[in-house]
Amino acid sequence: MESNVATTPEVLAQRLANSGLRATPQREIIYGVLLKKRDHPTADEVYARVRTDMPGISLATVYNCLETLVQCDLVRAVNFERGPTRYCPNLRPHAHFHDEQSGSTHDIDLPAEILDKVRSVLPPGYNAKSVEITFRGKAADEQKSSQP
Amino acid sequence: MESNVATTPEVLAQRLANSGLRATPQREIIYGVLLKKRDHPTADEVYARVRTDMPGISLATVYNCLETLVQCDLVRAVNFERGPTRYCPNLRPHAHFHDEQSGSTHDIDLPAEILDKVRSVLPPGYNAKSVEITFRGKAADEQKSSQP
DNA sequence: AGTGAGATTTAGAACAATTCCAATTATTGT
DNA sequence: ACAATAATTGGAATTGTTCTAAATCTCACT
Repeated sequence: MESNVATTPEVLAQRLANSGLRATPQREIIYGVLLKKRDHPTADEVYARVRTDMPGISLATVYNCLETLVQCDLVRAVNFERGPTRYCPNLRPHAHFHDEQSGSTHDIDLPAEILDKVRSVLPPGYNAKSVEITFRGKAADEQKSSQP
Repeated sequence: MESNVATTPEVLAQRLANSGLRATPQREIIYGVLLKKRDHPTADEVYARVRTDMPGISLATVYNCLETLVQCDLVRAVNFERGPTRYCPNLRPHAHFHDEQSGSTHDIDLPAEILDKVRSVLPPGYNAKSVEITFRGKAADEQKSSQP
């Protein structure tokens, strides 16, 4: 019953096919990159990572493929104010905590119970397809990276 | 005790002064525009509205003033995915409902109780300065505008 | 294996929103 | 009145993304 996550190229291919799309090396590598390091990279960052494996890929393709993965519901696009869009392969309902110090983003799982509570603030007639919750602040005890 | 909303130029001036800033005609008019029609206009839209009163104003100034008002906590900047930033003079805690059909945005008041519940999903160590909640979907019974 | 329709990728141009810059123009305190 | 500081301005520059048209690939069918 855990058909929500495509952890293998085969499952990815299946998911794409469901939407009438093809599995291509570019799409596979990009999806792989997102799964490998789940730090909510931007398109540019994905581009940089993908290029180590596939030096000839173009930035336009990275944008195209990311968009495709979002369309197939394999990836979520996340925006923080005016910054570049970030991409996230975590499909479970979750909020984002944006650490202003480090700029990093953490997934916070959202129990269905809380989601229901939040939806309950909507007056009748408001039909929400999606809810997005973003925290902004400081996460204590960040594993300090070695950059001075 | 309702010192949170500057409904008059004087109160605006006071709020600006608190941050060591001056009240200027541009700032007053822009803030007035936001109060007058609370439909979450973009900078461009604010620019257009302000120009009817002050034709010589520059777009750069509109951006500057909006940023200033945000800094003084008189206005909230709101972002929906990649769209232009929108501005909102409603300072009470509220979520936004973004109607995908009409593109319009509605404020949804957030009871403190709900906000607390939402904050409660944060693991210890996560210190959120702000929480943003955005709904996306279809609001029934939208007063249909006359565009065909 | 060959062919054609359609999907995909690509490089680069174009675009939208915003910020930056350096030069004026106001405003304030002395 | 005058210097110091703040604010505004037009235009150039930047950023992130989308568009475009051409090249390439893939698949189904012969």
